[in-house]
Amino acid sequence: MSATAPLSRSAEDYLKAIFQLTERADDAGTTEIANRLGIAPASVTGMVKRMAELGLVDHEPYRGVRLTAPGRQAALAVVRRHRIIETYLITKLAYDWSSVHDEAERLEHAVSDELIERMAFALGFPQYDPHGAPIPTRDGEIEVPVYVRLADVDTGAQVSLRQVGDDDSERLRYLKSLGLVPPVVVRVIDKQPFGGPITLRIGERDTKDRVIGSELAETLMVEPRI
Amino acid sequence: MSATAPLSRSAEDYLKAIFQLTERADDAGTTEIANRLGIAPASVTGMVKRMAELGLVDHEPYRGVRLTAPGRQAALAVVRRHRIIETYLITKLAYDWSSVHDEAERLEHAVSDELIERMAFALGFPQYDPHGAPIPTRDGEIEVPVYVRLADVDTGAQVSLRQVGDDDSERLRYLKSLGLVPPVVVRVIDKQPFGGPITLRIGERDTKDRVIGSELAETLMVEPRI
DNA sequence: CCAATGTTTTAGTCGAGACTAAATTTCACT
DNA sequence: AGTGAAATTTAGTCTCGACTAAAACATTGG
Repeated sequence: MSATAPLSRSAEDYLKAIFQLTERADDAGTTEIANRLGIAPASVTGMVKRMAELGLVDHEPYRGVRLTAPGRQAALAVVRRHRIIETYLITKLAYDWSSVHDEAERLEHAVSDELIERMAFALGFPQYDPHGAPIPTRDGEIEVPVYVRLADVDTGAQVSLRQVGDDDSERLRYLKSLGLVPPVVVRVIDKQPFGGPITLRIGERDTKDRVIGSELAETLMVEPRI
Repeated sequence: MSATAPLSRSAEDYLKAIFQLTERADDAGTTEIANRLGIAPASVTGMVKRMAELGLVDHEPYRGVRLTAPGRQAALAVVRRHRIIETYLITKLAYDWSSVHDEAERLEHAVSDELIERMAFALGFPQYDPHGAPIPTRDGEIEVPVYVRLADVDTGAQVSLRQVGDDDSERLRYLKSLGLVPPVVVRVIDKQPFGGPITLRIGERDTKDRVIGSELAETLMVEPRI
């Protein structure tokens, strides 16, 4: 039942999107999925139906979509491929971390398991990709570390930047220009209330403190320094 | 006119097939193309029509198909991608030369030009892939060396093996087991007439001469030793 | 408890790219 | 020149995965 026909590229994209949407929420709405994939909501309903036939998702009409166990496994395989590829391109082929996403997005549907394992081997079986995202293991385990948003850290605290989103190359370029690359250690120097900007210091003798908006700070996941 | 929409995977496969079929013959028949791609001849007619619309091929109904200049350029780009990928997988990821073909076949449609150039750079811009096939340059030049078939070499001659087909992994495994890997130098010890077997000696003190069938010898391209 | 609003599904369509069966063209040979 | 075989094209169908427009459902406010 599980050694089944290979999934289409589209189905893999759906799986990944649903996986990511249900990481926080309970289930994913069709419109959410549609937005993430850049297609019309009505198209999602049709595909979700086919995928429910295949036992990859549970679909409660009008209520939401969630992954079944096999669906989750398949999704994790795609996520693994994506993150191994990103790591490989950055460390072995000198890609910039702001530009790998699109390349990985295409390659993740074309590579074999063998190639992924060879890349993983060449990298020493990394557990995190360069954006700090955890890489699922070959047999579908993923360890989700508990981080906090930089926006929620108290003034004065020292934290280590652990994870940033990989999908917005503009933002990644900006972060890099500020030196905000995992696992950099920063201290929160100042925090203005009501969604105001946050002032950061990298190291202790940072000549020019960094000021970032709270919207950005909500997407930066950090770990408190003991 | 030339900075056109990206081609579909299928169209790229057609281009490559037509390119390879017209390397020797003048034009390619629809049945030939169909056989190479594993599809029905009738399906080829339809696709060829669409590609003629796009200016990629010339199609003389009932007579044959050949590439236009833009079609040839696009085909060479696909061939370049394929051969760079094969070379990369073998030299950087320890793939066996008998098993890379399928992987490259899928990847060639998914990689960006940037990735190909990064791979080529990492490899030192190779001119030949590990099967001895010439790699087209970035701007679509391909240098086709003149080799002769091992089957056509006179008894006693010493030749260097230059190129073998990359698409039959069984045959590649067999060739490797015989030590027949480019650019190995062999001497033709004996040649039976009427398509009989050919006896080869590798080096001068080969303890056990190799005997191969003439069908295989027709696919091995060699260069006479001066 | 009902109306407004937003979300989701249904219904019908489309293009790409494959298929089969039948019709057409070419070619080689008598 | 005519005929038969092989190659090719036409005609019609299918599936996948998208689309739009319209109908159905869910939810929230009054």
